[in-house]
Amino acid sequence: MSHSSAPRKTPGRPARISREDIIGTARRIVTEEGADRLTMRRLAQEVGSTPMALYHHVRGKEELLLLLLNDYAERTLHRPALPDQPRERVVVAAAAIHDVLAACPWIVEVLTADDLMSTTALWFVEQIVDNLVECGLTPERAVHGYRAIWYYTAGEILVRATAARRRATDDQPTYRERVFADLDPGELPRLARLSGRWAELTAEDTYRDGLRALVDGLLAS
Amino acid sequence: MSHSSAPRKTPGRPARISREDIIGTARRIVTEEGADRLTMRRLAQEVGSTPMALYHHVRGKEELLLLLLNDYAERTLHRPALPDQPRERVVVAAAAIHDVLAACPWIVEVLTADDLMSTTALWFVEQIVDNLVECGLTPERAVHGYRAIWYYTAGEILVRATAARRRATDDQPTYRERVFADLDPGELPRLARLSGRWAELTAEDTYRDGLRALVDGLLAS
DNA sequence: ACCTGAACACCGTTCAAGT
DNA sequence: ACCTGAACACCGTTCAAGT
Repeated sequence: MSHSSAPRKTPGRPARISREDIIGTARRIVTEEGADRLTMRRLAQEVGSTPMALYHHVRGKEELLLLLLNDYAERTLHRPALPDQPRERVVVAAAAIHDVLAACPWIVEVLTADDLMSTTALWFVEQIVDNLVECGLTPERAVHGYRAIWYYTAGEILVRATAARRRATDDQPTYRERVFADLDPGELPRLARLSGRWAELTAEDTYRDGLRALVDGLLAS
Repeated sequence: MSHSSAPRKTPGRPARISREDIIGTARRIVTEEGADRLTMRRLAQEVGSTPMALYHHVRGKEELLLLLLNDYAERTLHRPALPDQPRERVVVAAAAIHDVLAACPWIVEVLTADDLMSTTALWFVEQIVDNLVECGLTPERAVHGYRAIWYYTAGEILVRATAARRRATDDQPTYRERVFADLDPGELPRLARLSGRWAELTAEDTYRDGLRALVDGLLAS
């Protein structure tokens, strides 16, 4: 199959563009202008070829985005020094994945693609699962615990990223702001009282607090 | 402005289509065929009009999707009887939102739009925040707690929904399956040992377990 | 084996004009 | 006030043919 990344032994025509070219320029477009600007046509133009030439090196746009994510993970996801305490190891491993993914806004489109991203990230998954077991969970509960951590992490990134995008795009106040502006204090007293500080409170980065709470809860039960 | 939903006093030409018509047919398309089949052109055709007529009743596609979500929430999100224990109230309120959103797969496209969905859902948010305070958290920590619960909930729905979509679309084994098939037991022993049961374990619905763990952890700290 | 041209079957949205 | 026609500026992907 022509999709293999192994170098050909030139039995046919020499290739003008490579998979690496494609991923490289795709990475440039995506980091400079965002994921929505990455189109097969645009990419072909930038790489100095035609849209159809791309389909000879990549199965389609979806595979391209997955390759891009793997490439990004390999490039930026480095193994941190882990603390001694197993519980802290879980927190540090999860936070490492989180921070790397949160730093690249274009990830959103691909993030939910699969429940884990690349071979590079598996080491982190191993640490999380293994140390949850170390803390006393059964392997089954450890996997479920990892899933919960991943849901929390992915959700944080996705919700924050699209909220940020909305803020950048829109000029007008958000839907939330309009709704919070006229809350009925009789019906929803707690929210009415907090409405003035809601934006400020939700802008705070409390990922690690929530993560710690979740890990604590997983280990307590 | 022409976008108001208040009935006009017929000062001009009588309207052939209404906002309700539009939302109604949009709902039908989306529930019958999925969110990706909902296009302005298709919707116009189905409603017996032209694409441009829609823009007289709705600001654009994004607003349409938001209206659709509000409509869905009002229709299906009913207030449950809450238990006595404040901690259990938080769990029940969060799970109620979760179950309603998880039941409609087209939600994914809109879900991350804002951090809360509609006026209807605010009652649930109120319950969560209020009962977290009842359990001893400061209002600030209660809001952060609500956010953590929302991240976990949104993440669960998004990740599961796209995983399900992938399973439906793709014929081939997923990327995860291919990676898990040849894990190095030397490097990643825990995952290698679990690889055979991974699919089965992650298919289990453990939303409520994770939610309980998170709430416990939030209240313990 | 690798690449191209032309085409298919679409998108969301704007503008100027009609009734 | 409400609606239409035509157009703008795009998409991802397939097919048949070229070198």
